[in-house]
Amino acid sequence: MEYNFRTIEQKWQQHWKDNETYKVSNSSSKPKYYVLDMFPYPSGAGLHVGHPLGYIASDIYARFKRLKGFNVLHPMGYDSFGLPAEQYAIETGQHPATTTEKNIATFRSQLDKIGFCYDWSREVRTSDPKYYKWTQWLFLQLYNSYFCNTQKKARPIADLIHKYATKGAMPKSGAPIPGTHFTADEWNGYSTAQQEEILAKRRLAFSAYGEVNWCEALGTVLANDEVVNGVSERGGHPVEKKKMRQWYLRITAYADRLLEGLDRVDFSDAMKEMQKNWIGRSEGAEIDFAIDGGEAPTLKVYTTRPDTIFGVDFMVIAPEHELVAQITTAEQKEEIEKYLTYVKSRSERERMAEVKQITGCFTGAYALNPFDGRKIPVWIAEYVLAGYGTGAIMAVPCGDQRDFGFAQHFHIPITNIIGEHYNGQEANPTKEAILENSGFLNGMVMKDAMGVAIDKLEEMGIGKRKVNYRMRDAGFSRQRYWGEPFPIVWKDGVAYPLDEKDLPLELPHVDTYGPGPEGEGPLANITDWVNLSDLTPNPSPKERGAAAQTLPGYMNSNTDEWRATIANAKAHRHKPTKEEDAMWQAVRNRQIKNCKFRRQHPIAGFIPDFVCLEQKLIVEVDGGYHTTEEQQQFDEAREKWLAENGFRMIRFTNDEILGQMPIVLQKLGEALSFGEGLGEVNETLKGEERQGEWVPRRETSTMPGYAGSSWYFLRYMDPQNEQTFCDRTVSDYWSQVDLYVGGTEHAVGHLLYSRMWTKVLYDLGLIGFDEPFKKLMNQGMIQGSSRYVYLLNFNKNEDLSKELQTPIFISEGIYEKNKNHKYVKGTELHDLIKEISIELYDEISTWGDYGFENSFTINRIRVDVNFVDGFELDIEAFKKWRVEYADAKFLFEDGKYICGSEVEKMSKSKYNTVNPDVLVDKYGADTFRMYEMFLGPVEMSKPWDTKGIEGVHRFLRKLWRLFFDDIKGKVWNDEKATDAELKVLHRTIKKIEGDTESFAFNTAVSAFMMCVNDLTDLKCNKKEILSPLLVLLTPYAPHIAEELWNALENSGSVLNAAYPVFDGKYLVEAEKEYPISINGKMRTTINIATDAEETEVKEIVLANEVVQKWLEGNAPKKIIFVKNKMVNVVV
RNA sequence: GCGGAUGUGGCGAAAUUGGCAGACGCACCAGACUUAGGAUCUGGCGCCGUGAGGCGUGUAGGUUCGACCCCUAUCAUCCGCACCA
Repeated sequence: MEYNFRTIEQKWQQHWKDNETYKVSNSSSKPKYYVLDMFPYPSGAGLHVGHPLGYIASDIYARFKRLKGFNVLHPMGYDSFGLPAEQYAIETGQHPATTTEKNIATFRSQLDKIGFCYDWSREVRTSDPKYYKWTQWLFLQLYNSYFCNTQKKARPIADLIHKYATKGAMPKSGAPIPGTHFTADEWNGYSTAQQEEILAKRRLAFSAYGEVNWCEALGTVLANDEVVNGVSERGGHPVEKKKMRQWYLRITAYADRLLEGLDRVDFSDAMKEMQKNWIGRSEGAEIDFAIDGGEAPTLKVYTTRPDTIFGVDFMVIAPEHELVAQITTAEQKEEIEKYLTYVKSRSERERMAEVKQITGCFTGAYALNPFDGRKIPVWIAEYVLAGYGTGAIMAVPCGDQRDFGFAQHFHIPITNIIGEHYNGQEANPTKEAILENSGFLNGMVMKDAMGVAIDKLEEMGIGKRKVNYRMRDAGFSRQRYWGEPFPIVWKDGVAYPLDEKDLPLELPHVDTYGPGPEGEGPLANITDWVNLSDLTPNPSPKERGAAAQTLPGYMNSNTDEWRATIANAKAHRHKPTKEEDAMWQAVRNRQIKNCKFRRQHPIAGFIPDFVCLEQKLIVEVDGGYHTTEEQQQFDEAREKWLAENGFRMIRFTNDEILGQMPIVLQKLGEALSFGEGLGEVNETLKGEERQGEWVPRRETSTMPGYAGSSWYFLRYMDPQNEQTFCDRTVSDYWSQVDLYVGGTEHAVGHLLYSRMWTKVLYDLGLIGFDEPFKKLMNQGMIQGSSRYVYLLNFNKNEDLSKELQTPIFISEGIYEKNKNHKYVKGTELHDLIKEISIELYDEISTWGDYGFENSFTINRIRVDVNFVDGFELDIEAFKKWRVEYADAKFLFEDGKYICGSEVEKMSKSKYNTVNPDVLVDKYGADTFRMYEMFLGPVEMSKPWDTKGIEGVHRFLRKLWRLFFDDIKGKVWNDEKATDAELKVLHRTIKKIEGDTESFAFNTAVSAFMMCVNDLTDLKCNKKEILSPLLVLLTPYAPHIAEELWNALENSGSVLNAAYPVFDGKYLVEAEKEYPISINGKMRTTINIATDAEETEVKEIVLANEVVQKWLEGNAPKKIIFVKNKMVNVVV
């Protein structure tokens, strides 16, 4: 009877399915254990051998815990919303829902083959309305909550509103700041829009107008962690900064708690470190420096080193800093403007690529050192970021390398405050130096001086302690289709949440996936869905355009003329400037009835930046395009024509747009027939006064990929609940995820977001724990091991006759020996060619070794690893794969074609992926599972190598033969086990249990092999030994274990068997083979009774002839005896 | 530059508290069985050396009776962050 893994595995997989063996109950007398895998994004490429590594590890652990008597929750699902499906839809026209469904089916069948113990009745899909109903609901919880700075936790926004309405928001001391502080009466007098504007500053999910990472190619904004080196993480498209209205999660409010929580979870140091770096907490001080000359306000800087204040030689502020214009002196104005132009011209990517370049410009202004009155020049420079701290720094060149470089570059004198610690060659950021040249801080050690300096600054009222974070609030909206729609309706410029009973807000079906107008997502194209039907619909474009219908050169002109005009105008459209974008952002969302702004809409061949046809109002933003005389004449002609035809024009400068948007909106509003401003601050509107003028509109962006994954571990607990996202009693039972397994790539994205959501839910009392994952295990990446063939190219190829142009591939060894040669003649290669073509050899022999560069080159071509056995190429398979090489000739070494190799990321495009299905078909799931574990420690990255899988397969067959012989059939028996056999068993129990518990699955597999080898040697086929061994094996190789368990006539499933209990008595030995070292070097071993005492052992050791030989008749200097370990004789 | 991790045979790796370095497996070599072998079994397998023996865990030191393991310095590779004041 042979080990027929195909039949066995199929049989048991079906059996487990039919019997719902892996179904888990939410109530049990057993202790609970929650093992979770990071759920996959179902990509079209399917699984490769790298994906299941973590799943196998967690599956083993889940099964192990089950055998050890736990009620184990081990679910699986799909993170099925996301960009790739949508990109694919754009390319192929297939609906994301369709491709996602298909991909999930592929994943599922691949997963099923490996024999995982998931409870599939709990499957979740983030793109399922039944699931995202609760994602939307949770978003509303975030929207309806704020972070209370006193209690350091989330609370309902209603509490805050109540406080504002009854007590207002007044400062504890000092004068109230307009815009920040208000009384209850003032609050109650505010319009909804005004109140909302204030509340948006506190909500945990809020919308704001700010700088975002805009990716033109993807047509969406991205979160900071989705941007890598200035390009998008997915696809590698350029990313630029853009001002847009976006939704955000206030994750910064949780910065400290996210840091603190790391102390209470079992994550790797690397993982914790990554999160800490991302949060980037730093402690320091904000210091106000007066500007020399008086009028200007103070310059606020942030520093972590207030102790170095006497070493400040200059100030640097960000080019975007609001004070730049104000403090720049007349004589420096030109220089500064030149520099600002330069800065603006540089893309994010250029800045990143040229970090080392030192640039900057002096403003002409001086700040004053508050302690010694020293005049400090104020510079602007790119290296100071507007978004961090106060956007201004005090530069201490003797202590900071960047400041040092800057000072050197611009020849700014450097003050030394740290004596000999500063060598004049480079900065020294020490905190240990004793301060000099530092006024009242002289003689103090720097780290002690920090506190003293801050105290003094606080006392003087010009500084205070301040903690800063590098982390920003997380962008939460995407201009995409395939994501959760926001349960939000915009009305009168105010975001209104949907009622809970209206959830889920389902994603409407679309047929095209192109972006909506002007940076909006595809949803904006579905007007039926976007504009709410029970309210006045927006006029159609035709109606809106009616006002312009009678214009000469417009729609009433004859068709051909109109078309030509339009074509000409369209051809001259320009890429909008940053300012125009900002303007557009400001007007486009104002769905003002009978007043819609169009952008670069042609009118009689002119292209105004913006036009409202209904009101015949043109808005021009000065982009600086009209510089030539010709253009100016054109402008004049245009204005004349427009004026004659009843158009009015209003112009804004770029500076107005960027710096004074409220004023712009005010002016714009006045220019419209309403005669009022469009709003007060930014784009917040006087909603109530405008009531009826605005069309309610759904939010058209969708939530990002991490929305659904931030809470999925909770839904698994209670997946079918239609009343709530997860019943509190259920989440109290399952509580935290005990073991979370996944890759490191989610270190700062998903893991931070889900930790934050968990904390919010905890604060709101919806769950009972505030860290989602108790222990995190990161599986290593399985890299691909790519294979190459070497194609020989003769530069004189065209001179060769056709039949001599056959492609020639040379084996790796030949390549290595010849790759550095330029000329074939005289090389080993030359001689080898004789073997495959005497004609070619003769031809080459006629070539001189002069007259042309390089008579040959060698191309490396990737070859599919599946055609390579180790390093040896399967020539026939290769020829079939690349038909253009069907006639190719091969130069062998030792009769084989050996490929070159390189370790790199596993990916389809590199032809180095290995599909688990192939291996499962060939060796079976059990072999595959054990081999993946046997490769090495799970958390380590390693290249995949299929070769070794044979060894594991042989092991399973050898195990099988302990039960059944190919010829004799059944060989297992009911005989009584011997001590030696019991010793093997219990040694194995101990090892397997310990290794499994500590995730050392690779050594556990070794232990199984040793055990089977030993039992084979002992000719042990006894059920007494084999039965417990099968239980040990179940987590690793569940199919064969179940089959043999049943073959042994055991009752029930091995999955429900009791885990064997280790008994140390079987391992007790009377004698031990002691290693005997001479001077620490092992020379021999001696069998000595384990209970022998030191004196006795010493006697035995000294009597040993090997020891005698090494002693050469001398007495030993010393004898070290460690009981049950070793003996060391020092000579 | 900062932070984290890893360096051990031809290869993947093991060594649980400082105590026999290389378990287990791959590859390879020799042999047995066989019509055959990409099946199975037996033996060998760190390097140098015929041998005794010497050397050996990235490199250089140190602590120790004894170091892959602890300490110091240094090099290399991988991962993460990167003008964060």
